[in-house]
Amino acid sequence: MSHPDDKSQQIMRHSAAHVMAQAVLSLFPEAKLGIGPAIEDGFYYDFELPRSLTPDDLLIIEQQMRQIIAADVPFIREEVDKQKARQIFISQHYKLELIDELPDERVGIYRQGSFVDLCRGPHVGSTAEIKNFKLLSIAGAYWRGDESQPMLQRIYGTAFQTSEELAAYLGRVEEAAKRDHRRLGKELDLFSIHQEAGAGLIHWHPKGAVVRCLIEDFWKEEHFKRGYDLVYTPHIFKADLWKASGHWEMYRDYLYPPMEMEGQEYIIKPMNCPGHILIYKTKLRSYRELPLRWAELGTVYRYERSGVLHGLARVRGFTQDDAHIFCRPGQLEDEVVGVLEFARFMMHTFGFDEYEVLLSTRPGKYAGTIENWDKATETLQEAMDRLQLPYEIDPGAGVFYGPKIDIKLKDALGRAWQGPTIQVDFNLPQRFQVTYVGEDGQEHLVAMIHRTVLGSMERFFACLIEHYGGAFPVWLAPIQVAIVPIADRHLDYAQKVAAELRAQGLRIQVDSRSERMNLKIREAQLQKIPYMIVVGDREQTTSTISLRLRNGEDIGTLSLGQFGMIVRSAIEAKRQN
RNA sequence: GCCAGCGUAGCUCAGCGGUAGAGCAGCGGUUUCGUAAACCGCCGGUCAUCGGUUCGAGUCCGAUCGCUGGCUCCA
Repeated sequence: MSHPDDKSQQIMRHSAAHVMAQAVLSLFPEAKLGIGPAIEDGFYYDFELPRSLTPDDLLIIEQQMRQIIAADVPFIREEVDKQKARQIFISQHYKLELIDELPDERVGIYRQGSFVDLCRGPHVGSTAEIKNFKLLSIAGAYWRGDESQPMLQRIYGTAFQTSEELAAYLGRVEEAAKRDHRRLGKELDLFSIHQEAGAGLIHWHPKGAVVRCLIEDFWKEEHFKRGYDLVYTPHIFKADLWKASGHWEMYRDYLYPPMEMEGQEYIIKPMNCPGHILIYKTKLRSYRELPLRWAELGTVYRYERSGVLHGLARVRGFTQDDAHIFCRPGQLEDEVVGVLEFARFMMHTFGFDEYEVLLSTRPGKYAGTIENWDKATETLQEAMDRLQLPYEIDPGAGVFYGPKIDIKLKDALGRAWQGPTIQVDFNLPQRFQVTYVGEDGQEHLVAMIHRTVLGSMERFFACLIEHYGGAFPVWLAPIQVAIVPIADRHLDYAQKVAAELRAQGLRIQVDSRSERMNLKIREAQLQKIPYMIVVGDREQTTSTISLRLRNGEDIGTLSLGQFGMIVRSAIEAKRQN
């Protein structure tokens, strides 16, 4: 979202970063400065410091910043030649590195008081223009984002034009934390992760499992509609197969180590594709039977580095909603269009109306020929153009075996996670000689697509939980109806109502505890159950129910028939209420 | 993997060198109640694990496991 204020806000945040650097330098004169840009929600600055910062340091730095701001120091721009710049930043080796790489002989510097920084600008006129800021967190960050470089200390902060905006932002962050899938996973009893079992390994509780099952059933149905077949492949393959596929060499860091059985090494699968290829190769394939679209909810295991694990969103064992399409090169574009439409349909069905589409192009290390890469990249672009799908290009971010299109979903805190992905593969057809017999009677290599339309069940569930804040639409809600008898004498009637609704295929919970109705409603509400049915003397004598929605709305008295219609229409339309 | 912070009852958290605490949940009672928390009582912890310092360690130090925020990575 572009705002007329965005530009000035960015400038102000960048200036705040400079003020922060000045404050840090006054507290640590020996500090070495990295870079300090404005970012989407604020700003940061990287420092090399004699000791680690603590949260208390942030308060002291903030205080120092307030003094600089109160002093109303003007920002002054100067242009100097590189020689002069090198003198100014003689004790700042990171800055010297930056100066060396600047293209022009003259470089911009900005001063405020005694502080000077290498900077293109622009900046606000004076430090006094920075009013509503807050330092947020400390983090480690490699110099230039390179693992082989020293790690600097990064301070994140944010700044806004008005105190209201700052308060609103901090409030939003707090609200977002309430939608965090890790928190809701516990509160709604959806899943758990256990130290005893291992990091990044998910245990789906009954309520989470129901949601997953519903997603999977829907997923299968939609695949059959679109001409896919289902396949199942094993969880472990011989190590030799992974050597043949190239994974052993390229992805060894992600593979769980081999286990030995009867003198053979086996590896738990990190991907499903080799299995599908083996099925393909069980007979000679004619061009007439292509495309073949084979889907599998395939559970894979990848040894992710410990620091990257994150709830359900980044795990070590997960189920991909995988499929491989084997087609003739000329069919590639239509197939890609088909997958894109499918993915778009899935996103829309699950309520994701905002997502990013990224086209990743050829990386430094790649398989296949440049011509093939260019052609496939073009095909992907044409497919997106045909659907008028706006996308951005992520240069060099393709996987080694081919270009890809990624669709990214955002979590509650605005972090983007890769969901659906469509990848063209030049490597495996070659390595495994995956061919078909063409019209000309000759063997040709197939064009192969790897794709998911959700991503993985785990990550998709994470995004789904956060997207709905745990209040799943009726068709997905683990419990659709909570029945609340007012007193124990209404239990029989409550059970009768429950039985009738269960017979209609609804997921019902009768709260039969000898508790007050208010408590039962509160808990059903906190569990985000879409419908609460209250039954007491009135309902019992008139054979009706009283309906309350999870948004607090009291619908009043209804017959069971009327209620059934409301629920069915919500389920069919996949609505919230 | 790297930097930093953190691991105390099922959950949320207090205690930070001197005999382990609260609320909620759970269990046992009492209450039978009209749209977001009735009341009383009880149970519950080798303070993540292992090792060290100390007369004495949730409390200090080290290692390991795990979590959190970043960085890097993400077929």
